[in-house]
Amino acid sequence: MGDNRNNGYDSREGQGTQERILNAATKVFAERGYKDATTRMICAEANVNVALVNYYFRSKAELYKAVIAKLFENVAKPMMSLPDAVRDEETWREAIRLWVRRAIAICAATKPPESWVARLMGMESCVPSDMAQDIELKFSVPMRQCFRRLLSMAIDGDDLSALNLWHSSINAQCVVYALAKPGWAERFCPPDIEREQWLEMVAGHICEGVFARLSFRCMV
Amino acid sequence: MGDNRNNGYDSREGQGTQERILNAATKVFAERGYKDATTRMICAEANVNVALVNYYFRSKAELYKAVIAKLFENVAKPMMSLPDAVRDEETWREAIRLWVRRAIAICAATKPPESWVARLMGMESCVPSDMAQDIELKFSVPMRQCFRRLLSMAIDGDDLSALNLWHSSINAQCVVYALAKPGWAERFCPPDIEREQWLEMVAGHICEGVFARLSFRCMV
DNA sequence: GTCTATATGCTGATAGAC
DNA sequence: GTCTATCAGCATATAGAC
Repeated sequence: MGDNRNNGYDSREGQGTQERILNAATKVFAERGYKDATTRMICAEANVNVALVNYYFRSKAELYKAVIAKLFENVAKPMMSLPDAVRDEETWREAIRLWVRRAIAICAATKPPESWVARLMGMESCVPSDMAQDIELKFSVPMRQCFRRLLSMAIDGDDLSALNLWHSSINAQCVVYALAKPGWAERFCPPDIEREQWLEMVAGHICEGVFARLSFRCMV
Repeated sequence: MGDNRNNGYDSREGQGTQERILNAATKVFAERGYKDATTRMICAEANVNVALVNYYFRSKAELYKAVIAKLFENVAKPMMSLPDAVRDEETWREAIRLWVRRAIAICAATKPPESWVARLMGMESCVPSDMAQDIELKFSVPMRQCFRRLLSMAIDGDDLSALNLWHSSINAQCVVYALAKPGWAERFCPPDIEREQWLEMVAGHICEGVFARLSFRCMV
């Protein structure tokens, strides 16, 4: 441990065959999308015979589901507890800041495995595979509910319109980095500013827009 | 004329064979994406023999380019003249409002041909085809430059960071409707509000955020 | 111009030897 | 568990009859 692995997503060395296929599949699916990725590419990446995908996983579709399940497990969870830390205006603002920063960090990630999460999420949103509903239920819905809870602390829960307008607005400004492949960040980051710093400025700009018009009401 | 055609995009009746193929291709490419659309689907939609695609257009790729060229020509142009009408704070705000409203109307369109434009633009952004650069140059770049001009009237052109932050923020909130296929609008539109009205509220929310922090400086 | 028939290549999946 | 060989299906594209 401690070497330059992809957080346990190495697809070449060590590990059992099944795990090597899973890791290779994660990489290839994220790079090419479910439909465009082929079992042959995955097996080449894993250095494994083509017949073994169907031996270890029932089919290409099952392999894809396994990839999603493993990948999303460890990436999104740290965000889920953010609303619990809120007590007052100051801690609410901090939670919003952390959420936006983390969402952008994932969606605009350039290194695995976060970049794979972003890419898979983006492609499932734009060009859904047959497994889109699975993913929606396991990953997207819980994340949205969690963020809505955070917003509800500043917006009357009965005002569904205001809640949804803010939810949509903030969400859009974050996930657009995962949706637009050639790099939304690269398109707008000024040449004299480094990428990480730019993303920090974007998060700041989003939060300023929120804090200018919303403030903590009560915990929910 | 005057009947329920798709603004001249009928792929079944009248017209020459070449035009019928082009119109059918527009529909099928927009619904399935470049890669997933097949010449067989297009020919079935156009009621035409499979060999005729390669007779009239050199290849599937050339057909796609022809589709893009025709489609984007009439949809985006009305927006390009908006900055010319600006004279003062009031007209600048009106231009911003019109731009945002029109951008959302196109990106969140449910009826052809606007919905096809949105879908093709969204897919080219998220899962670019080999022709993405063509489209970028012919359509995206001019649109972005035009909107930047509008923003420059309220932000010092030397403050590239502020310009880009606002550009990215507003753009993201509009194009997300074209990028997220299952319907960003459907996800956030409250059940007691009709879709068109909701999109109007979204545009209003975006503009409020802008006008709260930006105002007209000078024409450029 | 329009058709049928076909060439060529890639896909996911599997049967059966080892 | 791992391999080779192969199947059936669909893709784009084209040759050649009419």
